[in-house]
Amino acid sequence: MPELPEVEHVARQLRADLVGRRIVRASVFWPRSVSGMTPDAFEQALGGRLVKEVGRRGKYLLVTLDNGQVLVVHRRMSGNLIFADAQDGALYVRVAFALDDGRYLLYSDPRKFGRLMLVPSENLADIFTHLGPEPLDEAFTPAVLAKRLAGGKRSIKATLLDQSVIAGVGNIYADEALYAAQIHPLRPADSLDADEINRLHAAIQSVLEKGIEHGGTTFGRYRDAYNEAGGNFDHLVVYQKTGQPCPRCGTPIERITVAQRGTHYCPHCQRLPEETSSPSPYPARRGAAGETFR
DNA sequence: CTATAAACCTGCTGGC
DNA sequence: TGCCAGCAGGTTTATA
Repeated sequence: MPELPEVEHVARQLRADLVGRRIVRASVFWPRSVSGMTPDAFEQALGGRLVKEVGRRGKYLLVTLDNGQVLVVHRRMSGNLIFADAQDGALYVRVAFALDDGRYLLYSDPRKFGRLMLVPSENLADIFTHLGPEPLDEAFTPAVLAKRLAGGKRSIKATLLDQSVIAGVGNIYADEALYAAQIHPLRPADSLDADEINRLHAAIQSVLEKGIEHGGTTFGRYRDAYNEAGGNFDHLVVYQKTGQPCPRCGTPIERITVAQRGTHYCPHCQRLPEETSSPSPYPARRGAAGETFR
């Protein structure tokens, strides 16, 4: 479920509302939601801890505690962290944290794929060795992206989903970024020219920033810390929009499978070299999508 | 390296 | 209405 924007949105909410709170008690209801230690040890280690700060790395949420330990949360496909007034204040609660103000922070996860772990802050770097750069950092420049894509034989879509190439991009924002940059998802990563890499770099940052701005993308079960859906779905152009007209040219959005993932794109605006000359029955409709032109 | 499939899990949707 | 196939925001591991 959550990609970088969804994790970042919740991280900001927790930074404002969880920092300074004390975890009175932790309760694990699904043992496999905790990794790296027994549920008992996890509950013992968290009980009584004060929350010092909240951060994010890629799709990982980081809650730093007053004993130098960091609660690391990866929500995978269906996990949510939700404030509630009761321990059973949400469905599918796998772990509950009772807070010192009477509320609960609930880890809800219907599919049980997500994982919580407790890591000493000095060991944090060790568990993130597989992660590539943060796409919204200033250090992430077009040159960095170019270097990361160089020599890559895989499709650009599969490459963007690889967390060791860029941290935090998932299926929604990969499709949206490739659409915005007008690059076909099956293009080999090392076949992009400098202009395409520049466009892709700008597109990645822009779709992620827009996602954060709108509180993340909800088309299924993603909810933020206050159990609210994100508003970004209405701002998506291709993801889960199969059959709907491309706002740029009117061609219906198509869905294919790339790297075992549903992949959405405009066959007219995002073409493979072999089909650059194939005509589209849909005439360009400049200005049709709210673009300004005179 | 790359590519593919399977595994981990449950729920929802669409077609018949 | 009911059942079944297919699909879902992710990652890891095994196999070719």
